[in-house]
Amino acid sequence: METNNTITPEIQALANRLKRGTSGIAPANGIEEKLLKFQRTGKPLNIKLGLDPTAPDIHLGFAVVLRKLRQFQDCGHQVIIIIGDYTALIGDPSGRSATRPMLTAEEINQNAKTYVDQLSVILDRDKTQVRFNGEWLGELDFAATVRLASRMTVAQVLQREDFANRYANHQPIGLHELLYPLAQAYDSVAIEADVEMGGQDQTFNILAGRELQKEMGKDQQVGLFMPILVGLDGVKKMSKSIGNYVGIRESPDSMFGKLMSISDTMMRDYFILCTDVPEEEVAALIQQAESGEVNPKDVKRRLAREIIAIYHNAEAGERADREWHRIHAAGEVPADMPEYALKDGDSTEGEIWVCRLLVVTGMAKGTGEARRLVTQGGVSFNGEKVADPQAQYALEALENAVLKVGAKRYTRLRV
RNA sequence: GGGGAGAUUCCCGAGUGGACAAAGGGAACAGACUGUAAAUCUGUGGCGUAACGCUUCGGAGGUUCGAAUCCUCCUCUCCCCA
Repeated sequence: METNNTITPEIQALANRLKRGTSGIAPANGIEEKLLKFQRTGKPLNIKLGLDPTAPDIHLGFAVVLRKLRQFQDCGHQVIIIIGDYTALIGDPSGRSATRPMLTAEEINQNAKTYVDQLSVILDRDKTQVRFNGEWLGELDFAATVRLASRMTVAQVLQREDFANRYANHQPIGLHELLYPLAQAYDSVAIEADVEMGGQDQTFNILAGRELQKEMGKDQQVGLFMPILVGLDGVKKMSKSIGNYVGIRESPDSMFGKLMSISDTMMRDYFILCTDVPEEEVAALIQQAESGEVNPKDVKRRLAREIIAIYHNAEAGERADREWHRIHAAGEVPADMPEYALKDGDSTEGEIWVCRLLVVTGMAKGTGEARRLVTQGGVSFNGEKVADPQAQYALEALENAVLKVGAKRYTRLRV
């Protein structure tokens, strides 16, 4: 090994910081090597992240990857966001087999703009470049596409978990979907990516990028994988469509409430992936929670405050904590809650039926559900449990009244 | 191109003429217990002021007193062979 290729303690320390929370790196010593390359050439590394131009929704799960990118930027590197306007023609085959609606150019542009807007909450805009992959994919003619496709085998593509599962379960797989990893791999070739970031579920795509770069005589990128942040339900990947997410622009109170509802076993991952609390400290906190030395609830409060401090500020975290205790320990009603202004058609002869009230406020999907909620004792009106599903309320009694369903859903009424 | 299997409620999956708004499981929701955690237990299960009411079982027609179940055509998927 040449002298200027030696991994100094400084480089190792930096690499270790960049590796925090990652679930995999391909190849294992890739980060160190790329850092050496940077040292040698002085040229910032190209850190790639590919995005689907679907409606942006930045939540903690997505932020895991973005925060990692930010770390690279802070070390002087260049982030290249690739908006997959062309790959959107295919639609990432991950997840369901339902065909995705085609997006128009305007929609894609609009979404891209929104993305950049939201990304800048976490990323350093000056070190973020946004490219559309139609720029190069759009240039490929059929012959070039075929040549490209010849570099990968069906067996390789079928290794990918999504495909393998769908194949095993007799689910349809469109031929064009097989091209997705290839198209994404070509992005890496086109921008000469040094590192490609992605969730664990992008493993195949990212490795395909490495393969293709090698095939085409380019420097191979390093794949840096982040674990998939499990959503609030504790089972599935955090995503907006499932609804098990915490949006990075949510109010402190909302974030706090949601974070307090995660299971204890998820705390460690959330600490590591969503906060900057040092790893040793996280380990200590978790250990204390597990041994019963500290009430796990208090560790979770800390977690919630840490996260709120990132997206709002520390003070907001404290406030949310106090508010949460006021509501849950003291049983008081929250300061903020959705409001519903009654409309003309909602009442009859100055009175409104509870079940109807639940339906119009959106707290129950239908009368049947509303009836059930009341019968089961899940509904209270101004703090008093509603026992009778036939109960009627006079309009005058409704102004400013608080309707509560279940443990945590409130609506304030307006007449 | 030939042969076979299939499409059921949020998901998986039973159901082959009436007892089916449709088994069972999962998810979800509510209650109890808690720390708005986990686990456990109980309850709910389309809509509907609830009614022997209305609309559901890929789509459109048909047979029948009666269809998720039978017939015809259509759409989509999977498997095997070529």
